[in-house]
Amino acid sequence: MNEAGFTSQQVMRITGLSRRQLSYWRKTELITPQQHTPGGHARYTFADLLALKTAKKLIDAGVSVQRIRKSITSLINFLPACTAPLTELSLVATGDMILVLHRETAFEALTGQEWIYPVAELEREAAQSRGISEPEQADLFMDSAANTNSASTKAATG
Amino acid sequence: MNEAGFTSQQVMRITGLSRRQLSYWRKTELITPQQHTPGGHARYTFADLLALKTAKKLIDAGVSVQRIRKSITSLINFLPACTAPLTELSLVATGDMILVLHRETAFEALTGQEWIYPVAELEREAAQSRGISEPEQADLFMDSAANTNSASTKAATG
DNA sequence: ATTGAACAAAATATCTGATTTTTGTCCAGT
DNA sequence: ACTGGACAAAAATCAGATATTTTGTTCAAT
Repeated sequence: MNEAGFTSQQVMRITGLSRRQLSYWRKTELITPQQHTPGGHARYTFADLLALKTAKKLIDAGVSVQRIRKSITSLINFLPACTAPLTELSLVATGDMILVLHRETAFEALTGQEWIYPVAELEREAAQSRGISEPEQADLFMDSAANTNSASTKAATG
Repeated sequence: MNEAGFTSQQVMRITGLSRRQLSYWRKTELITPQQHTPGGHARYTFADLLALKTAKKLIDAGVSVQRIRKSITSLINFLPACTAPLTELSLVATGDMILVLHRETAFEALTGQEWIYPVAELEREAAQSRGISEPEQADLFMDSAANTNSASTKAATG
């Protein structure tokens, strides 16, 4: 039976990764099998499979192996409670980037920079402002802008 | 009154953009005022304000003006029904990229490449596979992998 | 008062060649 | 049958030089 885990051969078939890739990733410690046979042969666990399959999907999305490595490192930094980002996190990826969906927010795996939702806000603002006179509409946008207040705006426009 | 729209001065205060930026964007046709006074002075509409404010937010998120330009161009390509991406779409941005949330999917503004949600699927697969024997677990991952079937897998492992 | 033009500084992007990483293939050892 | 090692091809990254874009500032014109 498979109590000792999956062999490289099985992992190859299951994930679509090559023997060379598994070998290299083992050597460079990207994803290493958690168990081994007495003879020293690799035995991958189910958790290993999840990580490998995730890595494969990221690669298929155009993410380089180097980027995956760096992302894992920085994610373990950003989220100390997370020791296995590839199996624990919700990731979204395209060639240039890996995005992490974490609670209600999103952030970039490498830099940790948060992503913003500008238009979502704008749509709310716009909806609120329908049918309001323009000086008052303008007030709705005054959040991040300069140090002018409603009065001065009205004075300037009236 | 403001029936002719917002003046550049007002737009500056409201959006936090500089006169130079508005001027340059007008000249290079990034965002142009939809109206003008008889004397040739710019009068921005409320829709212009929305676009300008969105552009400002993207810039604050670290997106370069060039990237905004290219994104607008390609989005109009990808979504022919969309003529004003900055006011019509839900965008998510960080320095390197603009992501478009469109219906249930997400794609990158510049390339149109779709983003994948690998771990989300994996979590479902993993949840389904709890308590199932390993050869059968392995079958759950056979979607994108090679041309082996359940029988051969079982034969190889049993 | 507000605009446009001109010049220069700052910020971005592009290109190219060198370096590193990753993978395939073949061969030998267990 | 499976593994590791060696070599070369392919892919990705990096560093530096160049070009391009964007912005601030100043000044003249309406």
